[in-house]
Amino acid sequence: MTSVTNDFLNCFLQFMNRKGLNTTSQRCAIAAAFFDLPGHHSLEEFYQHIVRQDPGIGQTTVYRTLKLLCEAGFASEIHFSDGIARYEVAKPNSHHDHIVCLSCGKILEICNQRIEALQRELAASRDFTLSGHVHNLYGCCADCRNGVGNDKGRAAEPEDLRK
Amino acid sequence: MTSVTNDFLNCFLQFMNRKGLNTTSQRCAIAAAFFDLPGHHSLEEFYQHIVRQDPGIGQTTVYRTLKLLCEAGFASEIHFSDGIARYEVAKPNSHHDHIVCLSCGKILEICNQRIEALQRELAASRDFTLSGHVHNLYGCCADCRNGVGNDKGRAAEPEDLRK
DNA sequence: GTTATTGCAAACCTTTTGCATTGGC
DNA sequence: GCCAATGCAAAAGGTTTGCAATAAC
Repeated sequence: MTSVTNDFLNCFLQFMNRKGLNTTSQRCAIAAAFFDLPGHHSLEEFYQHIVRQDPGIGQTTVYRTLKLLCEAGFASEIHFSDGIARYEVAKPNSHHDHIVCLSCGKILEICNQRIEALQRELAASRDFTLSGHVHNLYGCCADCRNGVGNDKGRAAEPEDLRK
Repeated sequence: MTSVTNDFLNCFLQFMNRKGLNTTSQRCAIAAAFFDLPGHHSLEEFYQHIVRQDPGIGQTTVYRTLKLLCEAGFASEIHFSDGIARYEVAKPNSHHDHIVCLSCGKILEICNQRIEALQRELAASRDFTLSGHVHNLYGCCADCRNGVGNDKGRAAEPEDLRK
């Protein structure tokens, strides 16, 4: 476990204390795996990963703990175009923008201050108070375009977890 | 039916002819309703709207015709944060960007050439061939902020969209 | 001991498909 | 008449919930 994971985990423990929630071994294992696993994964993917090192755990608990992590502000639920919810670590200054390769499922993070500024402008011009945004670009990465891609078909299988 | 609807409908009839598909009364009724109904609606919403004026129609046919309209390039499937697919008329120069009010569900279209340009730049810098994008801003409209809103309670809970 | 949590199983909801019937051509 | 299209019903697949057993405190 990295020290960053450990820091996040401590914050989550504090959150549970503040809320009067029990700190169970399952919640700790799930949160640790969540913080330790980079990328954007579905409930099923997290469950498959966690159950490998902790076979007694239930999918429902993973589901509920991910929701809890969202509620605590440590996780964000994101939706790409396939309708499956994915979860990622909500870094304080992250902008949750992505480029998704529709051929191999690769997901890259993008961040552009000028776009952020234009978003704020647009929201202001419509008199909206902005609370969030989703910004995903879809296309084909260089590897897939050149036939180097691993044509797995989108939506990662369990093996993809460490991409 | 507006003349624009009629134009779209004719194009769709041509598409069906080209593809050798039968032009059935159901397909025409569904396509007409689709072109005539402004906004972004789910399968269920279209079905409810269409079945009102044509009670014999089946949800499956609405589903399949919407897919057909997508295939023909007349419709686009869009995903907001609640995981339900919505369909909208794919106008040739539309950019499919939206501002969504999380309180009343109001959806406004937005379009910004500078953001489009920045998207192309970003994709190029990652060596991606861009085929599409999703860009939605979430927040609270002026009406809802001032308590005038009609609190329909559409879509996502706050934690879905945390930024 | 009391109350929260777990995890199985089942419900739920949207999307998709199988198949016998209907209808366009 | 032939084959595509329809629509019922049910499957599929992800998400959510009820509840008895279990574990935290």
